[in-house]
Amino acid sequence: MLKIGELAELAGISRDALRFYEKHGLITPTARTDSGYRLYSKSDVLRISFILSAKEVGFTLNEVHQLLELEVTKDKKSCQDVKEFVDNKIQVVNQRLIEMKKIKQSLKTLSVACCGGDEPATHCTILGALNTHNR
Amino acid sequence: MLKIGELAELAGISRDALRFYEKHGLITPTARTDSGYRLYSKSDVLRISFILSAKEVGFTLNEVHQLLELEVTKDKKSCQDVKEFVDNKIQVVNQRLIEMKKIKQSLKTLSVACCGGDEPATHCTILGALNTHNR
DNA sequence: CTTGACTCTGGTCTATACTCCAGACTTTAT
DNA sequence: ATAAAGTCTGGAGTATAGACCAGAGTCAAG
Repeated sequence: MLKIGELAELAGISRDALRFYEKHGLITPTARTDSGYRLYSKSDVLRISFILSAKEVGFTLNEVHQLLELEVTKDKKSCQDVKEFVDNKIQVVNQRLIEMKKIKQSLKTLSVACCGGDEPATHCTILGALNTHNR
Repeated sequence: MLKIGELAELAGISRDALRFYEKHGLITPTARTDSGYRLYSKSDVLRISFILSAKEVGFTLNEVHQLLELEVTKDKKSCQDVKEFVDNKIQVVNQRLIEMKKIKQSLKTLSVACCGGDEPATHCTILGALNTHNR
């Protein structure tokens, strides 16, 4: 079991952030010491890592919270509910993937092709590069 | 030329957001009417669309601002500067692409495989699904 | 057994990215 | 010609995601 400082270091975030996530219901330490110190288990580590991943790709803590609460039990109702929410998130992710690839391509053009390459200088801004690849 | 309300509608954002972007130096309307109304041109539309894309994939307005200011002239100094900044951004984007694909996979598992599929119910949470594909 | 590092709760403060007025002017439609 | 809709500037307010601080308790080492 890890104390808050140890988990914070492991995850690369601050203790305050961990307490903040807890306050907002994203994670609860598996246990506490008699003196009240938070103790985090292996699965807490996994949970934090998911939270950070989801955050990184643009979900708000609120959305991450909703994702963490999702649970498909075998009845149809739960499945339908989850499907709706999740399919929507997948669309969002797909859209972001597309945007991301476009921007990455533009960045590459800017970094490589424009540096002494034979691209006309008018293309050597991010908008120019973007434009180039949109056509 | 578009008035602010028209561009706002086209871009799917608010007029206030447009004025906010302007205040922070991300965009300046190509012209103003005699009475002071903002007028946006075609290239302003492109610029806004870039701003929104970049925002969507996780850049802050400040970073977007920096991206928009980038310009490779043909001398080596400018190229080196840009290369450094941009290559760093490319790494960030690559990392996000990876995280995004992982999460997308988990979402899909949750939406499809767990809905009446034969996955054990323990996998039918986002963390379970994530776990499944990490192994 | 005390000193330094760590943790607790509760509270205030900050940056980012807007949103929402207010009061005045402009444009458009009838 | 007048009302409704749109725009202007300036300023206040809001949500998100923490950072930072105070005062008190806890733990580990010398």
